[in-house]
Amino acid sequence: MTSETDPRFLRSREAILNAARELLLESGPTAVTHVQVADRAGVGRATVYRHWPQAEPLLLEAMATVPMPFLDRPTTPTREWLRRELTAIARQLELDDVRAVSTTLANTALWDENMDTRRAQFAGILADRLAAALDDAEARGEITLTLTSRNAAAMTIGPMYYRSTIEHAPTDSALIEAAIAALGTWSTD
Amino acid sequence: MTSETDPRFLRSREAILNAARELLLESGPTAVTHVQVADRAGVGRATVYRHWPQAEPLLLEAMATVPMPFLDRPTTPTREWLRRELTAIARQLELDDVRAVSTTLANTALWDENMDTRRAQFAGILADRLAAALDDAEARGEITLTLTSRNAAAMTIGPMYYRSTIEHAPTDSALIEAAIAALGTWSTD
DNA sequence: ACGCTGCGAGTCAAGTTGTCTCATAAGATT
DNA sequence: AATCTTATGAGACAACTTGACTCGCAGCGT
Repeated sequence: MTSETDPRFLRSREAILNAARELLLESGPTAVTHVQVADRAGVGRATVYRHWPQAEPLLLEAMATVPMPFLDRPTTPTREWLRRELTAIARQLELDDVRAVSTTLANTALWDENMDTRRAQFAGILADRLAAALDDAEARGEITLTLTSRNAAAMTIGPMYYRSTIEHAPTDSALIEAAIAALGTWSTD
Repeated sequence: MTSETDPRFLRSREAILNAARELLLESGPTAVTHVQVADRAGVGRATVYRHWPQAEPLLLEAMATVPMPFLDRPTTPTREWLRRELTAIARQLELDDVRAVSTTLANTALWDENMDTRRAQFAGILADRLAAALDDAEARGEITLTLTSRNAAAMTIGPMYYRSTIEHAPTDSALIEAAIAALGTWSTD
């Protein structure tokens, strides 16, 4: 029986990850220490060290357990799809855990290489998917882009992200509509 | 002689603040501890405790020593002013220390009340100034706003902030132009 | 029932934290 | 120049934290 299938091992692992995530959400990344995680998880301190000798990879994995907003596979009309997806992201950004994970990512990525890799991955997925969807939409004649499609993620998600993390207020639909309109000229106005 | 005018007191204070700021920029907010600050400042550990018994208010003051991007008093034509100001902010957001301070602010504000107050202040100033400038511009007939002026900060600074902190790339002028255009219909197109 | 292995509890040295004391010297006051 | 004031550095100190290790136990697959 290898470690990875031992139910005791998996049970501890889950308890530790849950405790780490809860601590992150309640008290921030600095609260994710071996002692606090062990207490919260109802697990021996040595067990936490056995699973994650370093606290930082644990934080990274705990953050990965929080469902982050992504863009679903595009459907047509693209404008409706975009409106739906951006609204979903706006709603997600109002959740404490999503805010906690994204600001922790943006912050710690400045000094931690692994966090930076995760940040780049996250940013890349959003930018890629949106760019691809918009390029397709343009090819289909749904929109004439004013911006290069690589600017689309910043233009649409940026305002909502700023609203959520800096202004700490919900995004209204007018902001979403303005962002969508800013991408280019939609054919079916 | 009161403490606040004693040159020895002021010298220590400055050395401590500088050391704290350097540590924040080089290694993140968790590096701002009494010991590390004392070492870096060339000051006794007890002195740091005397000036700031808690590490967090020290971090807060150290962050305040970093010049953050703000909007200058508006001039006409408003569109030119806005272009100039947003370009300046975009350039500021490429500086490591501005990124460090803003992401640290956004992150720690979620769990620290003093940080949250500072965040709200910062967000408020930007939103207020921009809203006032745009309301004036609309009154003068320079623009017909599509968005409420309270959405303007998120719409313009948001994309640059996202570009800088999540995508970790410089803002190009096309993004700034698109954001400006998204605010409404400018009369002198 | 047996053997394996992850676990909790506990021990330990090394390091950290926050507090306090004291001699010193920088700076104000005359 | 002499004197008083007070911030400082060095260091002592107890309480606590960190990371590594040991060992008996019990959950689990065979």
